[in-house]
Amino acid sequence: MSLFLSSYENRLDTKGRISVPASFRASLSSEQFAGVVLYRSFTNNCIEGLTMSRMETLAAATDKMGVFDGTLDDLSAMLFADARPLSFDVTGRIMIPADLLAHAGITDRAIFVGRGNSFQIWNPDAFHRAQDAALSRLRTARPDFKIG
Amino acid sequence: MSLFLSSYENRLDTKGRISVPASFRASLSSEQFAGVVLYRSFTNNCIEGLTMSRMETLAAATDKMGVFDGTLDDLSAMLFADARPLSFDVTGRIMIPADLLAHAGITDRAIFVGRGNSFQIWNPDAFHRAQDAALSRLRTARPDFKIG
DNA sequence: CAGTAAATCCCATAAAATCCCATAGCATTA
DNA sequence: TAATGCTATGGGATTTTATGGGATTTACTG
Repeated sequence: MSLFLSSYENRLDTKGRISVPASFRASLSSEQFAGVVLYRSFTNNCIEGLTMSRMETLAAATDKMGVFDGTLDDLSAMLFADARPLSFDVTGRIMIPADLLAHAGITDRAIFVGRGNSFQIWNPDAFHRAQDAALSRLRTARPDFKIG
Repeated sequence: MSLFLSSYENRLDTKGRISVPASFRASLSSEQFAGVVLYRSFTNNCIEGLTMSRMETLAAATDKMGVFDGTLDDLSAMLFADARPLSFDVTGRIMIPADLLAHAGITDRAIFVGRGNSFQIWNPDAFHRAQDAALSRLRTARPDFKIG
């Protein structure tokens, strides 16, 4: 699977549909399931997005863990119960369920944010605030951090 | 992958396209993805350039870390969200997105600067100023630079 | 079952990105 | 010197993309 990179701000139309960025769809082109899996982020006011095959990888990973691990149990319970498979229409749009939109505070615009092997969907303003905060945390924690 | 070396100043045409130096393209010829990944430098007013395979290495590294690792979260948030995969056209040009150009103060000309395993894209004048400044810092500091 | 709301299919369109071809300059070679 | 090939650049033509909206189908509700 190719990576989810960059950020794309798109609009929700009057019917609540929104285009998944073409480059994200390209990252999904080899998938069996023509669509994405969304769930509410545990850590942010945003929506997490995965491919179906990655969802299956996660299921396999939780199987490997202990049956009596309480935290993990909570985690996978949340994840699988909350996950929504959404298939694309002909033009590559999805309809994001209302409770996910509410969780992320999205009304008329949303930004799709690449995260490598996954992606997120944010209210654009909230995302930019979170990015700014992340940058200052990084500068404080590791003033000389380098990539690669 | 062979190294990115030397500097090349090229023009942006009216459509915003610019040729990636042929020698840089040669350094990328063994890559799966025929193009580059650009993002805004965290430390300078310039654009950083990487290969896609380097991005994939980073994505694999983030997978190995815990889901709730804060610092890593910030770092990958910054990088994956900002990274733009740009593929070459037939003649080896790319279109640099407007926000990256703005970050680097590039309008009609840009200089591609080799950095070994990566490269940078600068406004030519800004680059030459930064080079001069770097040179005088080196003359003052005389850092102890060892090979191997 | 009927009536209503919601979802999906289908087509249209403007802007943007990409493809394709052409050319000028330079360097190398016969 | 003429021929060749590659590089950077220019611009017209085509395709893709995001978005809008009417029409049809599906799902829910009382």
